[in-house]
Amino acid sequence: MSKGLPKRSEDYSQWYNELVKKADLAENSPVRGCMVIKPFGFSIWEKMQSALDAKFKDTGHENAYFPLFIPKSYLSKEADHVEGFAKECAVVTHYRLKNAEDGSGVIVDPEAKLEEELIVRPTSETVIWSTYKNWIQSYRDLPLLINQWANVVRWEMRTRLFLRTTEFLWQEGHTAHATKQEAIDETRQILDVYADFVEQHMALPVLKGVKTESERFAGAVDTYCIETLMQDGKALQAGTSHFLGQNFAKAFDVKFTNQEGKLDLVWGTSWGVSTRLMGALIMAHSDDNGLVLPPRLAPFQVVIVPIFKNDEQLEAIEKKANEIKENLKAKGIVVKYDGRKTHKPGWKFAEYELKGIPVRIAIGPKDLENNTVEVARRDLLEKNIIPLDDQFSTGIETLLADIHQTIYKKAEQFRADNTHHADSYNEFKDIIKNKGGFIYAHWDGTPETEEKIKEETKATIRCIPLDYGGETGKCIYSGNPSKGRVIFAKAY
RNA sequence: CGGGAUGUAGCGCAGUCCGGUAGCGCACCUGGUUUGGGACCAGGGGGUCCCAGGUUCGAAUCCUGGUAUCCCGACCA
Repeated sequence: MSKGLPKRSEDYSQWYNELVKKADLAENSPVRGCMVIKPFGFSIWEKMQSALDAKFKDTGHENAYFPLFIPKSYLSKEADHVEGFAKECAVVTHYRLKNAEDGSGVIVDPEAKLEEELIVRPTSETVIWSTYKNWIQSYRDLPLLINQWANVVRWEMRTRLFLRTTEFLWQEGHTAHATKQEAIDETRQILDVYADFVEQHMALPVLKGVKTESERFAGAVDTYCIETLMQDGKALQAGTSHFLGQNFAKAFDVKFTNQEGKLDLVWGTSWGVSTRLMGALIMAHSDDNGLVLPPRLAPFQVVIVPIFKNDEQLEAIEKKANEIKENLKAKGIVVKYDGRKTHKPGWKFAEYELKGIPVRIAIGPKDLENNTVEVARRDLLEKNIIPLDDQFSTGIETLLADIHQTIYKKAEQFRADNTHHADSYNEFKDIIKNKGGFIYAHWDGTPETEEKIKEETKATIRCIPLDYGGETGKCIYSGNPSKGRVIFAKAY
C-alpha cells in the first residue's frame, strides 16, 4: 500500500508536491525544472484556457502566434526590460549535432555555430513589438488587440510543479493603443477579466492592486495584479496586467500618424496568466483527502460508480447510469461512468476523492429497486440517498452551483480570518511570524523601507490596493508619513 | 547558483557501514471465492540497483565526476 497524502498541517509543501503527483496532474521530466502535464491535469488547464479565451474574444481580442526564438540583439534594445530577464534565459548557440568520433554519442557540431545567438522567449514583448512596427502606420490600425497562447522558458534556480517551472504554459496579451487613457483602460479591463475568471471559475477571491516599483514588471510603467491567499497563509500572484506606457514603442520605434496628421508613439499593454493558476487552484481548496475542484474546471463534474455483485446487476446499473448521464448532459453537466470491474467499490471512491471530482453518484441493486442513488459531494464529504425523479437532474445542477458557492465562501472566509491590520512594526512582525496571511499596514512609499522589511521578515508588498489613499498614517517601519495602507504578505 | 539530504520493480521501502551478482509490502497478470467505503486464497510476471568512469577476481555496496528530486539561502510568475 502506498503511503497516503501528508497532512497539510504537518508539511504543507510536501502535501502539495505529493498531491500534484498522486492526483495525476503532473510529474517531473528528465530535464531540471520541467514538467509533464498529465491528461487529468491538462484537462483542467484546457478548461481554464477555454474560459479565458472566450473572455478575451468577448473583449475584442484576437489570437496570433509569434516565434519561440528571439534574436539576442532584440534584448539589447530596451535596457529596463533586459535588466529583468537577460540573466535567466536559455540560449541557442548552435543549429546542428554530429556523431562523436569516439562513438560516445552525439555532440554539438562546433562548425554549426549560429551567426546570432537565439534566446528562448522568457516573454514576447520584444519580438511582438518589433513586428508591430510593421503593422502600425495610422490611428486606423489601432487599437491592436492580440493574445497568444504559448510556452515560455525562464531558467529559475528553484522550481516546483506548476508554481515555478523552467518551461511553463501561459497566455500573453500584447496590445497597442493611440492614447494613454485607452491603454490604461485596457490594462484595467484585463485585470477585471482575470479577477472575474479566478472568482467565477476557480472559486477563489482575489485582491486587485498595483505593484510597487521593485515588484513591477521590467519595462512597465505600472503593473496591476491579482493576489490570492493560499491555505498556508502565503500569497500567490495569480495574474498581472501591465501598462507599458510608450516604453516598448520607443525601444522598437513603433509610431503612428494620429488624427491630426502628426507622428506619435504608440501606447502599450501586456498581460498574462500561466499554468501557475493550477498551483493556486490546488493550494486554495484541496484538503488532506486530496484535490477539491470547482465544478466549472473539473474535467468532469459527476462520476457514476456502480456497486454490483454480478454481471447482470452491472448491466442493469449501466443502463440506468446511461439514462442519468443523458439527463445530466442535457443540463450541460459532464458525467463519467466508471464501469471498471473491481473487487470493492471503495478504492474508486478514494480515487475520485483524491482527484477532487465534485459529485459522485453510486448506484447499487438496492437503488435500482428503490429508484434512488447515493449522491456524495466532494467539498463537504457528505452523502445522501436521492430519489431518481423529475427533479433529479435539476437537483444535481443546483448541487454543483452550491459546491462552487461553498468552496468560494470557504476561501473567502479563510482570507477574512487571515487578513490583519498592523499599526506597529512589532505587531507586524508578530503576525508574520505567528499567523501569516495578508497584512494591511502603512508604508512610507520608499523602496528602501520595503527592502528592509523584506530582509527582516521575508514579507513583501503584494500590492497597493486600488482604493489606496483613504486613510493616512505613519509608516510602521520608518514612522514617516504614509498616504495609505498597502498589503503585505509572504509570497510564493 | 551556494549549503544539506536523497536516488534500488509502477508506488512505498529494506539491503550500502562490513563488496560475493537483489529482496519485502502494495499494485499488476491467471484461476477461484467475494463485492453498499481501500477483500481473501493459490500461482505468476516485472529491476541497465540514477548516469559515466575508477578500484577489485568480483561493485547496489568503496572512490571520483556528473545528473535529478527534496529542504535552507540567493533568484523568481
